[in-house]
Amino acid sequence: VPELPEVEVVRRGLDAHVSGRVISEVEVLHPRAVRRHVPGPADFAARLAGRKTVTAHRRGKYLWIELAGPATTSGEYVAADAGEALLAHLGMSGQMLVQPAEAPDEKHLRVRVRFTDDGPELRFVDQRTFGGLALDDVVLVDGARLPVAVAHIARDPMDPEFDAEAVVRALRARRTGVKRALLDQTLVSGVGNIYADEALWRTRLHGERPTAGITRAQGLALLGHATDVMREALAQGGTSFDALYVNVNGQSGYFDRSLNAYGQEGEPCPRCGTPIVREPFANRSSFSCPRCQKRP
DNA sequence: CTTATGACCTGCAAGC
DNA sequence: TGCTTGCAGGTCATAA
Repeated sequence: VPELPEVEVVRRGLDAHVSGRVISEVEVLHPRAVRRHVPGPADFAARLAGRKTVTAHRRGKYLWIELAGPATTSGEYVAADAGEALLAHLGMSGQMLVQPAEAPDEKHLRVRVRFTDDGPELRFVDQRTFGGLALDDVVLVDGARLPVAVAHIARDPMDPEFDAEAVVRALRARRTGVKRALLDQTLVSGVGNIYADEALWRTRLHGERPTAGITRAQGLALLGHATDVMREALAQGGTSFDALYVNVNGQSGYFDRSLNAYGQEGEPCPRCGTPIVREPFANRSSFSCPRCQKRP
């Protein structure tokens, strides 16, 4: 469920259906799904059992559920100072599903989390296994509480402390194409291939335009459009072309109907009517209007 | 330090 | 019908 809006849809679902519950048992069905948890699958499962979930958070495309401190002998859950979190990244095909225990296992079910109540279980399903879960320490980074593995990820445009001016300054200091910069999660997070192409189309910029030649105004416009398009997508439940990208209830979003450039090869540009072209980009594809977005 | 490239996976659709 | 190729919304380690 990859880019920011889709991950945010999942975060909201987790907050609604998982927060405040106590984990009873964790089952790792595919070790690769917890490869980022260095001590291994057995440690991952053992240390999560008995922990209480607090709140679901997100930065860029990473999401995590903060955990209360371990229960004391009297059964109290104490908020830990530093704390730990159940960290998730969906990669290219990961799903977090809230399912009744009796629902049949999904073909690509990788991790199952059961709870002490009678409620539904949490399932991590991931066809391509680029995503994964980990139990990670939470630390303070630049005023934000983040899992260690997220410390290097820049603030995303939905973050109240996102500093667009600073991002544009950093962008202009780069020596690469503007699309590459937009996809660099250490510069600005949450933007992926779809919303990069959509933001570039709205700004009338070709992705290969050198960052050094981008004016401050163009940079701010680009970030503004990236923010707008992701907000609009979120309001429609995210973008999905197929059943691979769904919310915790397995439902797809509708933003694919609103795409102007991404995946629209051969379709007329909604602005000028020129057919949208597809070009190879970093083992993937870029979509743009050859008339509105002149190649440098 | 920055930047570019391939590796990591499975499954689907299109072309022969 | 089968086979091959290309493609998919991401990130990371490594090399230059």
